[in-house]
Amino acid sequence: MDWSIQEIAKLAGTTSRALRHYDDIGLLEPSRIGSNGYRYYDGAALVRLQRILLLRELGLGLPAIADVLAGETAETRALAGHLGWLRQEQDRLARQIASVERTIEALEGGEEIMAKDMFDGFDHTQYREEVEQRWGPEAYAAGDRWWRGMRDDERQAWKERTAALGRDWIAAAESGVAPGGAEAQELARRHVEWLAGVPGTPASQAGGDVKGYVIGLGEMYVADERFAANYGGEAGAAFVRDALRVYAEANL
Amino acid sequence: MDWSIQEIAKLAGTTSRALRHYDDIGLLEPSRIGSNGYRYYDGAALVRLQRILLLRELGLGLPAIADVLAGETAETRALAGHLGWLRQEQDRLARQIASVERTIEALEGGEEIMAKDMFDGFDHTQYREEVEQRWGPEAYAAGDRWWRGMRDDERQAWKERTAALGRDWIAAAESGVAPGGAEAQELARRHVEWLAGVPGTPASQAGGDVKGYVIGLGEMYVADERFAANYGGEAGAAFVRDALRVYAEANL
DNA sequence: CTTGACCTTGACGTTGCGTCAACTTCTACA
DNA sequence: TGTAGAAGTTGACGCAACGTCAAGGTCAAG
Repeated sequence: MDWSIQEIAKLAGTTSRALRHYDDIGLLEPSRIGSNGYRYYDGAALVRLQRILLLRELGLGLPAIADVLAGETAETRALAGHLGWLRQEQDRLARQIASVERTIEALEGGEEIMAKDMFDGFDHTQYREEVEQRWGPEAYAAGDRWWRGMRDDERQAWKERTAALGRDWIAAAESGVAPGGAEAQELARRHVEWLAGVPGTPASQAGGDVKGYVIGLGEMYVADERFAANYGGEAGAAFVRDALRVYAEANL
Repeated sequence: MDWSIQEIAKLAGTTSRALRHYDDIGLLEPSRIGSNGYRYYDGAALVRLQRILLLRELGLGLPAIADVLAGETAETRALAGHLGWLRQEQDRLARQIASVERTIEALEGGEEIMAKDMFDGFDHTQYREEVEQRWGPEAYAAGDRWWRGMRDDERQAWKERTAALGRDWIAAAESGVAPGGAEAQELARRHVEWLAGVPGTPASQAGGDVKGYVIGLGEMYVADERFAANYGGEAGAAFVRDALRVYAEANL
């Protein structure tokens, strides 16, 4: 007693296309193939198909399902491993949701998220590539968790400290002092100190190329107008860049 | 002042490949293309790129991002819509996690999940295609939520009721009474009544083709040995099928 | 002039099928 | 028995967002 492809598809709650796919990848072959080329399935195939569909509904990939059905992997271990992945995904989603909510809130509050807010708390996404490349993905992830994991008041304090630093830079730049002068160099020191508070930056870790990082950062401030805006525009950013370079060359 | 593709990629924290992709799909074109074919980007492009990356990090798809940047869609609305999707995903994941956990638990408890447990509480996945086709996806989703949303004691009660029905069927089949006889017909009535307790089945809704459903169900019991096992094997299942058919023809 | 770094345009791979397209086979009815 | 319509077959493209070669031009430095 066997069924046609459509029949077994309905019995099991899937489609004939999926069954052909399973045949193609060798996950489930028909029990019999007619001389006309038609696929026919028997009870054993139905049972196997239902196990496949059950595991798939739990979110397992087809290769993983193949392993389980081949007996190469115990069901519990496959599922346990899968569970870890699911939990990670859930975590990621939760953080993403929080992030979107914060963004919407900010937008509704009239904040210019694309310019100012991106700088609030230091835009770590900015350096993701660089950070991951130099210190591994964990470093970036750590920084990300750090910022997202802060309480509102902590974030507020951080923002104020950041803003104060920005104000002082602008004042210095406008006062006409030299980037290499004592006042600017003190600001540069504070800037690096401030950077040290950001996990994921070399300044916060031992053994990193802090010097190159700080110099590159200065260039960024000039190159990116959104960053530049925090230092009073391009001229101010150039001042910061120069001061940081002098400081880095001399002290890092 | 502009940057090469690698430079801007590093500045913004992405890859040159992604930038070429964005160019290909028209999301972000270089501000200038050299006579050698090289792509060059200026400050405006950098800002646009960073907005793209920000939105992408929030999980938006590239087409959606294109809409936002084209001003065709307000940011808040795009994000709000996206938020809904994220929450749905989170929900789905949560249910899947619970499901996987239950399955692992069952496996560790030594239960033969693939045979017996699938029948516990009626395997609604079995009829997903059919259910969705006839009553829409909501019906299936409702049934799914129903089972997953039950408390343990509720599930237990349901299992016992199900088991009792199975025992009675087996006893009747073995006693040698006729499928069309009063005893078997009373069991059939109970069976349909029991079915009515399962959301998503036609028996639980008004206006469905209950008759065809019940008859088809009987066939299923015979065809699928796992179902058959609940009725004492193939012979028992055949008895159930015959009794259900007679009952359905006469009363539904 | 050579070497190496960087650029270009294809084009395939990824995940699990949905969805035509073009054609053959089976089933049922006049 | 001719034929329509349902169902079967094998390709092959599409999707999301790039990663990853491959093969070959361009540029800056020694």
